[in-house]
Amino acid sequence: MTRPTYYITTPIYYPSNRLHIGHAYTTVAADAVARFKRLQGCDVWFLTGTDEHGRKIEERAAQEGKTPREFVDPVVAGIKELWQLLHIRYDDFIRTTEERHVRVVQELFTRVHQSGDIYAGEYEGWYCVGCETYFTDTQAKDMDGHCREHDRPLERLRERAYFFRLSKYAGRLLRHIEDHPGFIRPESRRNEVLALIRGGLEDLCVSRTSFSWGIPVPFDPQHVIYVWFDALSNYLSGCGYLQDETRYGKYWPADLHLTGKEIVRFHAVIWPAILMAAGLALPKCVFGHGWLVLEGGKMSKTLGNVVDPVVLVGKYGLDAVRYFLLREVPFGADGIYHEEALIARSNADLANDLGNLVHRTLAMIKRFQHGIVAAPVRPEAIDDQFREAVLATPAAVEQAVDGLELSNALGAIGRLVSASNKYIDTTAPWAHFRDGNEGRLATIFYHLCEALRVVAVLLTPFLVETPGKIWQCLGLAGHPGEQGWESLTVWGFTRPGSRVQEGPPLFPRIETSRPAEGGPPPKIHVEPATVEIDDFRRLDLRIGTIVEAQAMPGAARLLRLVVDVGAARRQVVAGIAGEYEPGELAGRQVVVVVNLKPVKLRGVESQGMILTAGDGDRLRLLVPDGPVKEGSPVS
RNA sequence: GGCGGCGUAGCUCAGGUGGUCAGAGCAUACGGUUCAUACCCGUAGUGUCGCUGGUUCGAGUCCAGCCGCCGCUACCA
Repeated sequence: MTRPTYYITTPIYYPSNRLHIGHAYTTVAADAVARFKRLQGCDVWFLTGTDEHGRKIEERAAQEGKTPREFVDPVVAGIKELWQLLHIRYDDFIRTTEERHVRVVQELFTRVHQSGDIYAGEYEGWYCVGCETYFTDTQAKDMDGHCREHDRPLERLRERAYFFRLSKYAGRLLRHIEDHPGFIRPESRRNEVLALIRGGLEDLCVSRTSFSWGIPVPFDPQHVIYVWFDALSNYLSGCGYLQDETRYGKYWPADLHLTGKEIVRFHAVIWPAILMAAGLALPKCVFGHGWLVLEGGKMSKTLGNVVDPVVLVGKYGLDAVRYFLLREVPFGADGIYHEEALIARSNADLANDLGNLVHRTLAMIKRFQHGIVAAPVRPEAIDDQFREAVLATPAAVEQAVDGLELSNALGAIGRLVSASNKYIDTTAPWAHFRDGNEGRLATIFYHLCEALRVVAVLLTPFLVETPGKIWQCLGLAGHPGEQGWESLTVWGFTRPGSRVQEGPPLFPRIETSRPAEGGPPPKIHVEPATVEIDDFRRLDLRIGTIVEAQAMPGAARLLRLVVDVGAARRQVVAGIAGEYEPGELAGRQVVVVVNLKPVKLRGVESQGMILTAGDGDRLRLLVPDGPVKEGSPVS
């Protein structure tokens, strides 16, 4: 009999920065699902990895005077360490720079090219050599065919590039999504994708010549294969495609691509279209989960309010963090992260309910029964009821996990924990101890041990340390993760006569020393993103004097300013119309970023940026404290 | 500005297709218990279900408008 297989993936992460709690969220969730499927006896392949090519890596490496490879290796090592810290049990870790992956990408690209769905096209537009960018016809017209920044005429350039016939697959894609309601989940994401496709798909440019850190197009090595083919196909190379046909045959198509909601469209539109073009089977499900949002704003690398999972684990312990991630937010929806909530969850669910349940049970067995679990005798109605609650729990958890409602899965386990606490209260073992009713005591504690046994096994996909501890406390042999699903469906695994072992509390309460009521919430511990002084020096900030200010027709928030910055006059479009009248601005000095790449705003070129400070309500110009000569540098 | 979503107890949120849908957990108060990590068990709540109209015998649940948030996007460079 062959076991069912289950192939689950996370996105591959871009190693240009350290990973934050958001990445951990996706990966911990995938790990939990993978562990659950293993518990159910599935033959699981859990893949994660890193997406290492592209311009950004190339630039970051250059900044540090390294080759891309030299830059990326230590970052990837750090990512692997993080997964180790979080006990992520992946089966394979794919790096897009690996030979096995390069081969797959080139083969896939060639194959789709040969079938005619990749064609050499031309990207044509007005090009400025200085900017290294193309401008559209209308942009070029607005600029009078001349780049102000570099003071040179735009050139009509054509560049060869390869395009993927994405448009051709719109119909098939639509049909597939309609015929397979579970293909994109949750449903809100599915609807978004449907709307996107119905809005029309354009062919996709799948090669670049503007950077070289990537996989060369095999039949045209001047070109580098762009991220779509490069990154998404890791799901194939990571399960043996073109290298281990047995493994590939076993696991592909993937059962679940777990992704953040922001990249669902790539996984649900581009990726399936590529697979169709290559004649390969489509994954069964793409699930886009929501985000963990920081209280008061989005987690953002540039804001530096990134929560470092390493710090959290050090402070609260791995299981508390994993529990919080999986329990706090309904998977699929966005959730707000704050450390207070983590503490509250840990104290209420883990310390008070679960930890205390284990502790009080063991203490009583030790005190009332010399630490020995005795054989039950004549269960009463209350015991039967409790037994049924215990045996019903695995199915509830299974149903939740199958629907990827991980929070509900933990909720179901939590309900069993509560039921156990209540069972203790209603059966009142201490009373039977006083009465010397040993049969009753034996029955009650046997039932409790069975409940804890089931809880321990059911927790193994979610928590990594606690289940083993409970197991040990119960005096059971082996590890709960090895018990198999069948062990959950039968009553009576606990052997009468086994000796329990009392240990320290599973989850000590986290004491918060915050003022009684209405105090400020504890500070979120964030690791500020630091920059080098050189990063700052890359900005050319100058003092300028506004010589002209005009409202812009049709643009409520924008003003067109002409600013004297010493060497020249700059036209700057600034979003301050709601705060300042054009008339009050002439003659005022401001701080201007003069080496900012020019950009068209509402058809008008902006050649810099005026610095302002805003608290959300008001926006004020940053001005020098006294007159300064135009063009003076700001440092 | 456009598109999408949301606004339900102090907090976080559940509430297919309109009629026990006014709920859960946490927090709070009170009671119980004493095996236990000041824990557990029970009870009690409070809510104009954002506002205003409308459809209906009847609307958190449908429609319109408004207000306020959020996301994406656009004119935040």
